[in-house]
Amino acid sequence: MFSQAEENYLKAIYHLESDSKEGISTNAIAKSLATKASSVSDMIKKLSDKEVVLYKKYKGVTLTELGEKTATNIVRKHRLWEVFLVEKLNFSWDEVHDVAEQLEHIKSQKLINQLDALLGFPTHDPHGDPIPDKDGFVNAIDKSLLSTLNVDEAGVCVGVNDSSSDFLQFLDKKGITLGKRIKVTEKEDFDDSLSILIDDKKLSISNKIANNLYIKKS
Amino acid sequence: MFSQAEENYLKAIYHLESDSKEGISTNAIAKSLATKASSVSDMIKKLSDKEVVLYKKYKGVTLTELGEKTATNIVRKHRLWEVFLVEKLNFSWDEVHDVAEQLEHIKSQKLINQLDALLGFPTHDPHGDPIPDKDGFVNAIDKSLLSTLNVDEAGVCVGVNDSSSDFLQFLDKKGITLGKRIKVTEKEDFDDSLSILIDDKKLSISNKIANNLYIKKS
DNA sequence: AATAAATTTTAGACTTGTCTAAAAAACATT
DNA sequence: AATGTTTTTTAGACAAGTCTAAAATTTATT
Repeated sequence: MFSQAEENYLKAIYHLESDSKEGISTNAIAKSLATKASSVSDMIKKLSDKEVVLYKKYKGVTLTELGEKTATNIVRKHRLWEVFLVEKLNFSWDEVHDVAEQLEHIKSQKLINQLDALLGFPTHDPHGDPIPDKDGFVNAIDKSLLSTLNVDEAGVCVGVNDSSSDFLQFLDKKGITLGKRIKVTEKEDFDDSLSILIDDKKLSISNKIANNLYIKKS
Repeated sequence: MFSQAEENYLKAIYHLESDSKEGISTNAIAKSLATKASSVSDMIKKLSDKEVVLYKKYKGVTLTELGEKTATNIVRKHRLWEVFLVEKLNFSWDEVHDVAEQLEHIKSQKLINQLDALLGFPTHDPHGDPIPDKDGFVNAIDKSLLSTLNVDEAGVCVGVNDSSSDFLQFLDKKGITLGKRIKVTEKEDFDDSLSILIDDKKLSISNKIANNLYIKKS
């Protein structure tokens, strides 16, 4: 059994691994958990003793199979709870993260299986992120950052790279939601901003936005 | 904001107060939380500093208005979650306690209000205990322990005094559920056991059972 | 009222998880 | 290869919450 702190470390390492595929540095974990490198060093030793991470001093850390299974299970719980909050409790997609962050630590296998069923076995959370199945299998869809599309390419908005409520509220304000079709009409070289077509309306999108919006090309 | 440990103490004191109406002793709290009296002493000092309990050394403890409001809110959350588990996730009434014990500490006012709405603003949890409203008001119904009924008196089963899964499973096995009509047909003097009529079937009920089953007389 | 018994509090220690400051190792640069 | 910079680890401290053992207080009993 893992404490909430341990679970948060495992989840952080899991997310960092999916970006980098290298050993994860102490500093990277510290930054992602808003804590200090010294705290991370301490915790990593404990996780290593519990055989959920592989660790050589100064050499970074990787999840073991057990660690990855544990981490995907936490991610599964987080994302199922997010779906629950949006679908059943009328939360908006920018309100769910902090509550799901708490709910993901509730320990009950039956609870999560029944919740899954209640929600109709969803495959993606409200931000478009895939929900791992019971065995930890993640069905990743083929998606590209909006910033990688060329002029005249188009696709459907399928996810976000930044789940902060600021970003999500910004998207709401612009009328950008998952499922919407987006076409790139112009690209500015000097600031990498885009002109896009959405709902037959023309929008100007900064590079920062385009770097945080996932599109399934069509 | 209160820690989980603090919340558990407040809840324990709240439940003990509803039984005794006297200042609650350190020992009683320790017993109900399965901890040691010395730990209780320490925690009570902290709760007293936070002005949720009144405390004079060696004189026991009582909740302040703020303390009681905080405690009823935790009880409200606990009982709403129990209803959710039974009504939406197909838990049985003997499975909900431990999970609700975790869920009651989730911090989100919106979550609990929306959950209340999803469940149709229930007034009682699966064990027949009343659910405090948003303002902490508890609508207690008029109920009596089965053991206090006289021969030929009857009523409807409306609650249990013991929510342990052992007891609840025993009731299931005997076909005793909330809403069932029970009539006392005999009382044995030497062991205080009862003969009752339920679903037109005759059952023998020990005093221990009769002391943990609430009836609304009719 | 004095003594015994039970309860409650204090003192000191331990665990978990965090921090700061300093030391050690790795990396980068000339 | 030597030096400086960054990263990582260690050492020591702290807060929350718990424990055991001992001291203080209250309650019960003679």
